[in-house]
Amino acid sequence: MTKTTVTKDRRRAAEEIVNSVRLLQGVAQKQSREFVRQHKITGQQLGALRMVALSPGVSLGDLSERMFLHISSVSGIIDRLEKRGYVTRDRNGGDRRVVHLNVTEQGRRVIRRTPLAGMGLLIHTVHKLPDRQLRDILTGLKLILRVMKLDGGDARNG
Amino acid sequence: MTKTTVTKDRRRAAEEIVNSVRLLQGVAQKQSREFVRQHKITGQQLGALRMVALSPGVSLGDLSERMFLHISSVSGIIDRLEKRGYVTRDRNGGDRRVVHLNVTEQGRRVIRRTPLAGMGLLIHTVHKLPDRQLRDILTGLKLILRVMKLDGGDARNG
DNA sequence: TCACAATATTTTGTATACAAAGTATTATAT
DNA sequence: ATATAATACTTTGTATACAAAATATTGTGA
Repeated sequence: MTKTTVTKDRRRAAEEIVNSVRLLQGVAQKQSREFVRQHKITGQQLGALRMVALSPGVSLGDLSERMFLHISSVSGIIDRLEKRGYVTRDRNGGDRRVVHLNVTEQGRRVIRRTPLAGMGLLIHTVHKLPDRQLRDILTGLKLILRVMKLDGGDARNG
Repeated sequence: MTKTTVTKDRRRAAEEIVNSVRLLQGVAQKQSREFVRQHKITGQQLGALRMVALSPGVSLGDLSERMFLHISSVSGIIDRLEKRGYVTRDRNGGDRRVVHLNVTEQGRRVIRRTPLAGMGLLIHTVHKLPDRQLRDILTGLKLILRVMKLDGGDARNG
């Protein structure tokens, strides 16, 4: 095999990778929108609702850590859930700075009748894969992660 | 090896995958914010600016297709670039519905002095990987993609 | 106790993303 | 020629995400 051929293969592979990442983002977004249309609730809102259901009385700060999101983001998500009557905010614990979250009966109904979305769905899906595929995916992801971390700082040239 | 051990390995791998995806999102977002802090322009704005620079006079619709974004999203991004004096909108072509975009001298300066970000950076990075890693990443990505597409519709159970 | 630091949330401002509605312009059908 | 359809874009409304500033409450040191 000539050097030129190898170079071409590399280029093609690199382009496919970048394209796959784009596709991945696109697919995820499209499915998210479809989910919203069907179930009248967003994936993030449902994820928050489920987490509150699993930890009644959880604080906003704790919830934000579990969701890997900024507190102010979660505050907004809870706003919308509260407005729709799915969760309640209580400030009657010992520390009155803390907001305690709870799911209403209506919120519980939503959880019962709505399938998984986002990360929850990914976990569900991934669990069903055969070993060989699990390993391949994991290897690839870790490589991307390492590469992104290393190269995040700089990379001159336009 | 017992069946139990295999099951444990599978569970661990699945959890690692999901966690990696989360980390990937986190790393990408964190780097994006850091980039904005350092260069006073967002990755999307810079990406759009570069694309316009490569295709002077491009229409908004064409640009949105190349960026895999909705026209209204790109319209907003161009708004901000225009406000900062980096691009111009012209409606003086034959068809006056069409907006033609161009980069100003000031915009060109920004491109020159700002390193790659987002997808551009990813392409740059991926090109430098050894063959074996390219293949692993690609295999993993394609699997995830296929799985997500298939399982996107439904997946009952809370 | 009282000023001041620390903590937990909320609010405000910016950017992104999309859909749907609105506007302007061009093409088409009768 | 003129109503109507199609096209290109802008505007508006909703959701997400973060940072920074503001608010309220609790803890601490002197």
